[in-house]
Amino acid sequence: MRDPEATLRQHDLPVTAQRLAVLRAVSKHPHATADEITVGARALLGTISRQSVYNVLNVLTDKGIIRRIQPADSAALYEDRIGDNHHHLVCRSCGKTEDVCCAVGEAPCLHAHDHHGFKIDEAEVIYWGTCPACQQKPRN
Amino acid sequence: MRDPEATLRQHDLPVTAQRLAVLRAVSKHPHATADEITVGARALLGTISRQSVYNVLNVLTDKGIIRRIQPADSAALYEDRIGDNHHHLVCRSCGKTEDVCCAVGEAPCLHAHDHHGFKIDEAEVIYWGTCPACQQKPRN
DNA sequence: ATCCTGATTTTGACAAAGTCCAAATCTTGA
DNA sequence: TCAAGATTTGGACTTTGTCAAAATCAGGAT
Repeated sequence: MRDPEATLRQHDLPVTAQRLAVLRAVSKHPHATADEITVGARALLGTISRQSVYNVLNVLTDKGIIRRIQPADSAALYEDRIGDNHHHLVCRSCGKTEDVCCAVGEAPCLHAHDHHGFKIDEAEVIYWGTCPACQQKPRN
Repeated sequence: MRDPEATLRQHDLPVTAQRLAVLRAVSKHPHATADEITVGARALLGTISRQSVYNVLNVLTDKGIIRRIQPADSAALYEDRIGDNHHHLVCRSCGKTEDVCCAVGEAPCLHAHDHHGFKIDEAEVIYWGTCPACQQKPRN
């Protein structure tokens, strides 16, 4: 994120210390949970309430400034990187999450036909698998 | 589901009234939450504990008899229809969920390259949008 | 048909993630 | 600098799901 303060102003959001801290924490820790972001924001700000972190994350997500992804069996994760149509690779065993570029550029399967009368605005793809570290661990 | 009892036996699972009821409830209500399935199972069985519904859903999911999908902002949904590589279309506004066949048959983007050393076993696609009914409602 | 053993079910407590609400505080524009 | 409206805070609460121990049941052996 280039300039968090400018970003907030561009979206008509009052600039507060809490918003700046959360925004910087998200930038710094991609794929972090709300709890992890709280820790990151406190490191920058000293103190911030749990509720404020949620408030800010919700506002930023609504405005499209950050993106929320929500893999099964995990709390929501937030990331900075938006608008480039990338997807995610999640380890079933430990939850480790990586970015993946869409395998086929324009991504034909991401433009679903207008099924069932829905107006589609996004296609979310999650690849499930096992990360290198977990492949070596004994199976439970 | 053709024959719930046979299905259980095929997977070496003891046949219990609870399992049959949950399996039938899932069949009858595609994309239902655990709570909705509990209601459905009770309609068939009279009484079943909340925990048993979770136990059964977990066992059936582990065995691959049913599939769990977990859209953001919603409890997990369960469905009967497996093994045909279909995906889901979810309304952001009301949560209504529909099946969609994969837009491009073999689905090139579903076979991600072996990124980051992960061993990929499934690609999950969720199309987000607005359902016909919600398109007509006034925006909040 | 009955019994034994291990699996399943039940109950109730508990945990994680997030929301709701009202009071206090802060930002912004005038 | 001030007022008005937005944001932040703290605490209670909700939802979704898991854990653990005791009670019960299913299925194979007798």
